[in-house]
Amino acid sequence: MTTLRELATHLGLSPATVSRALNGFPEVGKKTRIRVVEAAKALDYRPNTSARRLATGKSGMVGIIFRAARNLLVDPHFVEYLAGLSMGLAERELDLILRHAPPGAQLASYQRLIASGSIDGLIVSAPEVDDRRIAMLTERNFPFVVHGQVGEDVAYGFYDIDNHGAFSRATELLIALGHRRIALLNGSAGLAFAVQREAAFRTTLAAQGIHVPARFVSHADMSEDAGYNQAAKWLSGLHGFPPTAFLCSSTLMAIGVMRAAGEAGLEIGKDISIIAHDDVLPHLRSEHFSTPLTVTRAPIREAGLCLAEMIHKRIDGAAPRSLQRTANVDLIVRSSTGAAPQDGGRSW
Amino acid sequence: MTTLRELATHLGLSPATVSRALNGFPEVGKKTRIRVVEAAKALDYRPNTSARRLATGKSGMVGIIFRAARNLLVDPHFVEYLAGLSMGLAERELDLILRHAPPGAQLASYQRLIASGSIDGLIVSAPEVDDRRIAMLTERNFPFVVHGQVGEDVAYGFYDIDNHGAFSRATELLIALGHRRIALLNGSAGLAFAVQREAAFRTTLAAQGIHVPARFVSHADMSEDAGYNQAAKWLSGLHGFPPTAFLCSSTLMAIGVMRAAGEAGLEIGKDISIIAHDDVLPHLRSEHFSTPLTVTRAPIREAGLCLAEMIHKRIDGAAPRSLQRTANVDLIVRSSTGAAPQDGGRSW
DNA sequence: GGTCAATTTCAAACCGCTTTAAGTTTAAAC
DNA sequence: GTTTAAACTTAAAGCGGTTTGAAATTGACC
Repeated sequence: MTTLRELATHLGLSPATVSRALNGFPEVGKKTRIRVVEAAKALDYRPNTSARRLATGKSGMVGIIFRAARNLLVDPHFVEYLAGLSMGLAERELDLILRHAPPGAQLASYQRLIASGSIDGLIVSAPEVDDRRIAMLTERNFPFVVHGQVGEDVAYGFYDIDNHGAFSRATELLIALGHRRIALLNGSAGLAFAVQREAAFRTTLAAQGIHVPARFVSHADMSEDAGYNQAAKWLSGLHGFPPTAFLCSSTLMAIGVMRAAGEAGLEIGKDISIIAHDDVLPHLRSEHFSTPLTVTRAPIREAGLCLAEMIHKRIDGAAPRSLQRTANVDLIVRSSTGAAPQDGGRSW
Repeated sequence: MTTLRELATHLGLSPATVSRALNGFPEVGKKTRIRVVEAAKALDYRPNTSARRLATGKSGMVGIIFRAARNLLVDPHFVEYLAGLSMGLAERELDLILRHAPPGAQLASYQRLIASGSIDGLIVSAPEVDDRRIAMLTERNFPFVVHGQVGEDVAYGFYDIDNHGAFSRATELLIALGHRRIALLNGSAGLAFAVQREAAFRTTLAAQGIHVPARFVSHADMSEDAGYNQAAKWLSGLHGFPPTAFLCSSTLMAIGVMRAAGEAGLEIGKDISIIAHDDVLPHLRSEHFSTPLTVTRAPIREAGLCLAEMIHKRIDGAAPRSLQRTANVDLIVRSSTGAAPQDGGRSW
């Protein structure tokens, strides 16, 4: 562990000069700089981050809070998102510090993390409609960016996909195929993206004069189980005519719907249609499902990469409003969607 | 941002006393301690981690390197593992710092992370048979624990599941069901766990006098795609009689095998049998597959929780050899396994 | 009351780096 | 040969904690 002081003594220079030389300050002569840089390399000198941090007030670290209950499932999308994030940060010589906090202790965790002075910025994920974390961070004027857009005109940086466009187009496709009883399997109520998706869904149907019964919109965590349970309930027909088309907030839910449909003896793409939003989980490709799935598609890894860039700029003082991006979503039609059954599916 | 000095002034004490009081040193009077602790709470004082770190040499952070190539898939098990790890660390007031490094730059990344002085310990994942990271860390005497056992008698802490027991029992089950042409879809060659599993597989078959053709052991990343491709190749029969049973290193691979079997018109649990190792991905439950899957089961989240405890003890000076654990694996029989077809499956 | 030890508190040094303000050289200009 | 600006270099003061060694206080005991 070579220290700056040792290096300076070794070179016959003062620590100040060495520090300047290594950090690219202009006041250092060219020959001196070269000499210093080479000696540093030769002695394998690495500045101690804690010391630098203490002196500069910058930590070179970005925080993210891992929200999960001890016995609850972790969103598998998170790892892809994290992959993007950590790659993007690594490119910028930033480190990610990942701290776990149970759902109940979120706000306190954010505050502790900030107060400990170990991070320069925060990534906020899965915002809710009136997100207290965002309110708190805004008030403290602590640098942060959000994965998800919460309102129309917000004062902070964010990355989001075009949820409205995606779900409008998906709904339009189903309508065009003749479907009239369309159900939405949405994410948990209160999450910003779920609200956006539901609004797009309702608006599009309303524009065509199609009524949406309340029971055709469900909220749940985005798991295979939740998809199965909800679809099985609908398909049982116990609560009225089942939907002929299912719009799922995630491919995982779609897998559950497919399982329920299979058990009900229904053919996907013929008896019923399914569209899901595909965040692109590379190990679970919607084009390879037993019936290839029609999806709205936007790789979640991109979100991580983009947010990494944004938080970097934000820490460097960029105006939050210059760091806002809404990404396009592709609609990819495969065989899980087809014309609505002739009899409206009432014969099952 | 209250500092220690401010707090001390506020209390009319010296920083030294306040520091001692908060850190539980015995030289501080009881009333003084209470007074200090309460004032700290009132002023919402949090010691600056960088400063503490610089003074103590301890950072309160544990590092993990996220190995992923830009365009490669990320192992979905990683998020579950990470969940366990970050929960376990949070309980012990440790933070996790997650740094990305491409496969080619692993060793250098580990070295940089250590040299920067920002972590007290490291978690090493997915060890290979002769792992250079382990060699390097051992040589530097830097605290670390490994997810996976590399040899019989090693000098560092590790957590692993009983790969040998799991794959022996799974193989035995298939033999007992009458299968003789059994294939192993293993993880990538060179990974310690893959070596263990293959050894168990071969030993068990050899003990029964069953020969394993080389083509019945494949190595690949553990994805649905890889499972599908390999199974499709075998089932095509172009390279000899196909296996009647498949032993998969992961449920993801099993999904691929099931897809290939479906396309070949084979009934799972009757025409062919499948067993997979299930690390328990909560969003993808093997009991809910179209044919419920027979599995060897060990939640990977446990690994994270246990390793968190181990690295904590290791940093506190525990002897590495006292931190070694091999966890039991359950064999859960469901309907994807059945008696080998009467004709040995030669009729397809 | 004086002594001695135990208890409690403090001043100051230190961790390793950055940065300000000031000092010293060097080169150019007069 | 000064004068002056430009180019380098440095000493020293932080950053916010911890810790050592010494001093001040307290109380028990003779």
